[in-house]
Amino acid sequence: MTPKDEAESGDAAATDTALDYALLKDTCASCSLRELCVPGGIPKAELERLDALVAMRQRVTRGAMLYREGDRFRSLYAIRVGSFKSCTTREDGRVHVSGFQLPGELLGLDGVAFERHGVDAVALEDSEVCVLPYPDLERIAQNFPPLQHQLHKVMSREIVREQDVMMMLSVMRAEERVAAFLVGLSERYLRLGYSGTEFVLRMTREEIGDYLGLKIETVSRALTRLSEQELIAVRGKHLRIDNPAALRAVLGTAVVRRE
Amino acid sequence: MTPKDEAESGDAAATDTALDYALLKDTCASCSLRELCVPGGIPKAELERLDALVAMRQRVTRGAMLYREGDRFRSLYAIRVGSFKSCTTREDGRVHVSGFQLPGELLGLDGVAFERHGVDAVALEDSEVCVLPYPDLERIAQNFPPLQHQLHKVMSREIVREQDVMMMLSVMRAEERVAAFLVGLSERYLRLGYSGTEFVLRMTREEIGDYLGLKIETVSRALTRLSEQELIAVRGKHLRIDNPAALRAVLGTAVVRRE
DNA sequence: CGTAGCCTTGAGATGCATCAAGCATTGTGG
DNA sequence: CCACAATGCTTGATGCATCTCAAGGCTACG
Repeated sequence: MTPKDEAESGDAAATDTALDYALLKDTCASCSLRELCVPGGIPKAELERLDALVAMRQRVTRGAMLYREGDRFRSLYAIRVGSFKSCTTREDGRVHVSGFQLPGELLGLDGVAFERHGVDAVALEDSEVCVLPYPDLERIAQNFPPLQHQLHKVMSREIVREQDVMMMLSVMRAEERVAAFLVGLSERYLRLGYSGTEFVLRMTREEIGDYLGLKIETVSRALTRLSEQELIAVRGKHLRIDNPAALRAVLGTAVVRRE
Repeated sequence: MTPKDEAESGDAAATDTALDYALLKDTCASCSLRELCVPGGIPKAELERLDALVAMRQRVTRGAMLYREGDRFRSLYAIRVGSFKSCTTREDGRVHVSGFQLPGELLGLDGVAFERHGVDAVALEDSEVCVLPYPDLERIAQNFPPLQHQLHKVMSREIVREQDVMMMLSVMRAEERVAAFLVGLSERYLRLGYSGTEFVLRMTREEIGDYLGLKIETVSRALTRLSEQELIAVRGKHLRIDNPAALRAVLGTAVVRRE
């Protein structure tokens, strides 16, 4: 269920942070995530330009931060392996998770606006990202319209995704939110080539709650109720969707547009 | 309090829709909203390129839609005069307002992703927008790095704004949400050169509720409570902020990053 | 002046949060 | 390899914030 880990050799010199740099080079053209990532829709032959950009891989161990809220923005990050949450902590301690990111998805788009990251990016498991220095990306996009266009699409998709989340937070009740969350995850795993009906939740119930605007107990109860209705089966972090159609129907007729 | 309406002559032929096209030409360079809009940060002398793009103005009467969810995406729209809400209606009747837009702000960024608009754009009052045909915009940006960069910033800012809204929906209680909403509006009016402490709400209580994820009665009660605490004074749609610092303090120490 | 839409206020219902306890799973050190 | 601690998860009882339902008042506009 997890055809992860591609060949990896150098561990580079261990830094004293939890971040570990790998300078080895693979090409976007050869990447299995190509179609989902920034290069989506760009002819394979043209990808060398993009490859020139992706100078570096970076590993992030579970629980470590790729960047923090307020950090100077330098790069976007494409997830190769693993998963992340994007979150902010308010001074009163309340936490909000603005999204979970899976392989092929992009981190850091919010940083372009003010040249600072607006959220923390925390690895949910040992992960690896491609580093895309932003000034270089803009420069290359300048001379390469398809990349330009693709970049706009990726940003716009993030806007649409967030609109869907706002709608969810604004109009759905607890059980609907949890169902929407699971349906969304399912679609994304499917797109990645994994099973869409059986997968492992990389995040805790509490993180799900911080994403959905619910308390951990409420998330737990919603999962229990969905199980009782036999729409899903949960055992710890392992989740199986037994009745996809009915699960989707829980959302009312509403959306979960995509992403 | 409303230095609106610039010179306007031709009304063009009235269409049978509520939309009214004005082909008259003003320049971005001469527009008082310049700094807030797409051209922000672009030297005045260079604006001719952008002017070449803005081929058309369009009027939208109060209550009319500039575009609908599902419409084919062709253009972005910069608001010149008036205000809009962006919203979706679920089949079960529940409505979500994803944002309110004021002069100088951009409508339609969500359409880039899938070449369809994801929401309805409804004029809250008689309004006028600049039409920016998207393919042209991309083409010009291609050859004009500052515009390119500015466009990215505008999109990223929208992402950040939506993150702030999600946070609000997810962690704030009713009174905090309403306070955050008012603080946000205040800042935006201020930036437009209007008073930040006294303004007219262009939207109904219900629309505010659909934006904040609250019922109309709850919005009303929150406003009443904020009045009782003498942070604001409300009379119908007219609103005055009497104690900006205290109003901001209602949000906890949290954010309202900007818009 | 009258009507329609919008807003406010009250009373009662409900869904989620909170508080509290116990169980399960994971990881660690003996 | 086992025991135990720590963390995460579930479940129950209770309280509170917001929703729902209902009525009446205000404002704008024809």
